Amino acid sequence: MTPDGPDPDTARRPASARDRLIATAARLFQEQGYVATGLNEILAGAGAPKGSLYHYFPDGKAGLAAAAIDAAASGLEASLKQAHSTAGGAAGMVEAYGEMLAGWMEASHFRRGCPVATVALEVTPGDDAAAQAVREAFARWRTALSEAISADGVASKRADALAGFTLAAIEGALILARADASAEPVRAAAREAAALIRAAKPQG
Amino acid sequence: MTPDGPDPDTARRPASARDRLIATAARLFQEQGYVATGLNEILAGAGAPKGSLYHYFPDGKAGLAAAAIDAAASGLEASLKQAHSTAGGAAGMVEAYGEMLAGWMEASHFRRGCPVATVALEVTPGDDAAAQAVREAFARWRTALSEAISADGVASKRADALAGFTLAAIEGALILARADASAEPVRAAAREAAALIRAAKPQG
Amino acid sequence: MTPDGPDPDTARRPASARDRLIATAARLFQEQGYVATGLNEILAGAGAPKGSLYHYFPDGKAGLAAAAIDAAASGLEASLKQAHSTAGGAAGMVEAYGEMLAGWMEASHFRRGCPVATVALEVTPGDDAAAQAVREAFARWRTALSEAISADGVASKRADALAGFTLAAIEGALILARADASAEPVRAAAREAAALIRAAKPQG
Amino acid sequence: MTPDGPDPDTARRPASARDRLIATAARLFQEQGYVATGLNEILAGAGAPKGSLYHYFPDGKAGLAAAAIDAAASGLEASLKQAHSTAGGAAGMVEAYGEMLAGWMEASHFRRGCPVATVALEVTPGDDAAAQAVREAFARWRTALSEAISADGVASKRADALAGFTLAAIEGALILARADASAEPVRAAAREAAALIRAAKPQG
DNA sequence: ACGTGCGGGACTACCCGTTCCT
DNA sequence: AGGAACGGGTAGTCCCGCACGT
Repeated sequence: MTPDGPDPDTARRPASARDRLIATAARLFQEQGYVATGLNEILAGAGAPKGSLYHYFPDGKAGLAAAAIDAAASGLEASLKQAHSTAGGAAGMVEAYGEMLAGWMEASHFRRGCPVATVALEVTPGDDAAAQAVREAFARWRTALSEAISADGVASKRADALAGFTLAAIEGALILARADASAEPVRAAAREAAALIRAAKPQG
Repeated sequence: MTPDGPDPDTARRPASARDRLIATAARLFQEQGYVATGLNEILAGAGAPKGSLYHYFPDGKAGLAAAAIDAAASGLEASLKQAHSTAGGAAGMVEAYGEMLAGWMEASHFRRGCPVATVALEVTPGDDAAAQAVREAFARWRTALSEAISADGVASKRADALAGFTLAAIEGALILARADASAEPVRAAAREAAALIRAAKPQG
Repeated sequence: MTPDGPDPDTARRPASARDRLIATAARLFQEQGYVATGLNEILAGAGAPKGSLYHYFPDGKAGLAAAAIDAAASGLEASLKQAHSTAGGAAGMVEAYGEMLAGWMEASHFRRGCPVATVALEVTPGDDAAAQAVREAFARWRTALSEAISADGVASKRADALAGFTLAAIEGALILARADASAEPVRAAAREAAALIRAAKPQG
Repeated sequence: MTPDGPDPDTARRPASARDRLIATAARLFQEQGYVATGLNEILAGAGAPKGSLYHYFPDGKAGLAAAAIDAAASGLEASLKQAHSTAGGAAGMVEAYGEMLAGWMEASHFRRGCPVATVALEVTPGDDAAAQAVREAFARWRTALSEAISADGVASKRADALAGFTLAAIEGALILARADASAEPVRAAAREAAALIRAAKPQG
């Protein structure tokens, strides 16, 4: 939802051209959306020549977007799992995660939201690699959330419903946060979702 | 979130050129996003010449988008209030509303989401009329939800928090629904939010 | 070449809408050229409604340009004749005139050149009212110069040649002055032309 | 002032796309002016694809104009120097040059004037690459004229003044020639300027 | 006579994502 | 991997009617 990794503009050289392209694309998609981000802009930001793009991503912009989304999904999934082990439970994980996202939004002055949501809204569903990557990203997050909630003892069906709801609430909150230039919706959404998860946990 | 009104392509003539432009823009923004929707496409869909657009919307695309968002916000706000009076309570209202949105998504084969969310993600916050319209649309919906929940006897502070959370969950669910080509996330989000509202209502 | 009259922006109201349109058009043509000056810009500068333009100038932009050129030609011709009577001879007149033009260019920070020259270069010769007005403006100036030189006792054929040469030199100097942001070419051209006229005058 | 080279429409293929763009732009600027000449028109005239323009001239129209002006300035400077060596003196050079320009104007039916003068009048001084190219073109011509006059034995200060005056007279004459559809002003201006140069030459 | 709202397209400079050839 | 070339697209603005109220 708000992955960063090392800023590709500051620490540019170490990573490969391919990785720099992915990181730059993800960042620009967050800030401006998928369609509004030009290939030239990505190329310039990554310091890569034009031919490289079609060498690494023969499917062009959609292929690069798919890779960027995959990378973002992996990063966020890892953050989620780390938050789980740190917090020791699904509810705490969601709270920690919301706090992290809220901090990221504030750090970017509410310019960087979820790189997946933008692509999701700007691409006609089902048509290309990017749309598929969007589906997979959401599915991975939902699964990760669901497993964490299940691990708390919640029945798997209920856990999955709560996971979907939590994901929706956070994604929606990121949009509201961007529009209002305030991280409050994200923190509030995480808090409410966490409360719901706690309430679903079998007592004792 | 998913407003329709009469399809501007089938019943074109009755409405004024201005209204046709707004309706067509809202529809195309829902389907393709803000940036991906070209002015020429809107013009063609509305059957209007280019001169009309800049006559009615001197600020160009941003002005048209602001008007489209305002119209969508008004439409949805009205639907919300109607659902409130029909359902007789905030929780029922949210459920009815979610059902309505879910139906709209299915009817459009999951192509039309919320016209406000796309603009929200594709426009740099604060830069133009469209961004402001986005803020206002979200604020109006949140207020309408909040007032309905308050009317159920929930303390206004808690009602406002629930309104924001409900709004976030529904917006997020619309994104997931679009990505997965399934209305289930929308129905589930409305159900969960309604349950939360019911739980917040003072007993007796 | 660099006519002004009262600035149409400062003393706007007294003149009629027609006169304000002419004055504004002349000024903008000087600064930006004929094609680059939009009708809307002229209308806005003159504070006139759109319908007025086609009421007063049924031929549209070309008709307005013709009127603006006529007005400028008249103004400059009058300045020339006044300079003649003040200076008491053709050479002195040219010098005084050059000094006036140089002062105007400096006052406008070298943005306002000859409103006729721009139209002359931007309009296909012979096609419309504006082109004709350009011819007439140059003819009037040449005649005025020629008569003044004749009055000094120079044979009319030689006077006419000197008039044409003087006109060319001043018009060219205005272009160089604009390009170099310096009034020196205008002063130099007037000086050289005046010397030539003095040399042509029969001694005694 | 009236450069030609091979007509880009008749002998199109040999030159590179970049050169064809420059030649076509210069020709169209001469005929219609800078602003009135559209990029599409240049592209069509040069037989170049649209993308090429911004490939060769990243600064767009202004960059192309600057290149066209540079090329025209070089061509004219070369013509001037050739006329100098042929005529054997500055005065003869100016006469030969004027005759050449007059012939060019007649050949083009008085449609093609100086490509530099149009840009000079239509561009706000100092704002972009084109304005700078205009300044340089005038400076190069003035220098070439000045050096030729100096070579005749005229003191350098006087030579420079005469060069500027000659340049102004010829530029102005090209405007008058275009407006009146007559090459006479050009021939007359060259004759008068040449006479002035001869008179400045030290006797013996 | 004079002004206005509304429309009507063509055109502008500019930039896009992509592909071909080296 | 690289960079030149490609052509269709962008938002925006142009100058100009036509029909309607003064």
